[in-house]
Amino acid sequence: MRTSDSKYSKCLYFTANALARKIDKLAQESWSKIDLSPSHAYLLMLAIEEPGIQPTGIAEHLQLQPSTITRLLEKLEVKKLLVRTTEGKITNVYPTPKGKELLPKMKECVNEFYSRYASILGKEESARLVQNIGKVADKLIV
Amino acid sequence: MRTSDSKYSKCLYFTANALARKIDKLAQESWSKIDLSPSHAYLLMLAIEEPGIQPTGIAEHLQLQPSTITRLLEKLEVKKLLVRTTEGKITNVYPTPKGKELLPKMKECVNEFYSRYASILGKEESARLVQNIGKVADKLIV
DNA sequence: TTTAAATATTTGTATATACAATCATTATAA
DNA sequence: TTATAATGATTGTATATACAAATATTTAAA
Repeated sequence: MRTSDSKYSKCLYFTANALARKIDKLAQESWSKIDLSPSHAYLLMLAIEEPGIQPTGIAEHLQLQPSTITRLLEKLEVKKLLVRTTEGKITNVYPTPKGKELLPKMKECVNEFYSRYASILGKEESARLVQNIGKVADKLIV
Repeated sequence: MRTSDSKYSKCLYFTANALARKIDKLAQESWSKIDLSPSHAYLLMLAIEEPGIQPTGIAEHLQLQPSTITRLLEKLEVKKLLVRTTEGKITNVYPTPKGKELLPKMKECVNEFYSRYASILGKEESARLVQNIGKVADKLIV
């Protein structure tokens, strides 16, 4: 059944979640070649781009709760893709060489994901959609 | 940080998930007065509207996996809000009187949720958004 | 200077959801 | 008619995420 044929197609709760689940699936497929979930991969890319970034900063960029970031970091640290150093109350996150090595492959995954959804939705429409969704999300500061 | 200020504001994976999480939070608040999550509430409303509906049908309407529906049903059954009857391989789901009693309150929650996001996003914009998202989700049949 | 408040991170626990496997039943094909 | 495939639902297990509480540290106030 299509989302818009469901009894709840006019409910934002429903449609927004359905969309997110579908996109999530698409993303997971795109990232399956490296053994990381999209969230883990985005975190790692962020740490490569801004070495030393702190969990709080990561949480803001990824718009996830700090506790969630801790959990993501744990896994990436076990995989030896990044390290945390703690001084006082602040923690800095750095990619390891092994983590940095992964960057080209991760970029491939990003591109694959982008072209997948662009090929389904059209290039303009997907760009518009992303912008639109972002703007709406901004208003929903809770 | 606003969604559109994040480093990943141009990634659909990221924005769609951020939006869904924010809407989820709004919905949960709207539903907090009855002791049900939005998903549970929507399932119960569906069972009231279509008594005897089967898990597969519920899964289609809610666009969730059958196993997820089983889990939701378990909880609603424990709360005595609905019952399952099984004959052969098919299961029918019926609301209990206690479940039906909840309907007016659930409708209030729906309305509260709608007016919350309409007041934030504007009435037209939210309607347009819902439709837009639904259309996009349709294309992403995976 | 000592106390209180704020900040950064982590931990314990809970939730929603999914996938893969399983079980039971019904339908189909040989 | 029997063997095989398809269907409907459930179970076991795993994941991402969050909230609330705890811990540790730094800052501000008395």
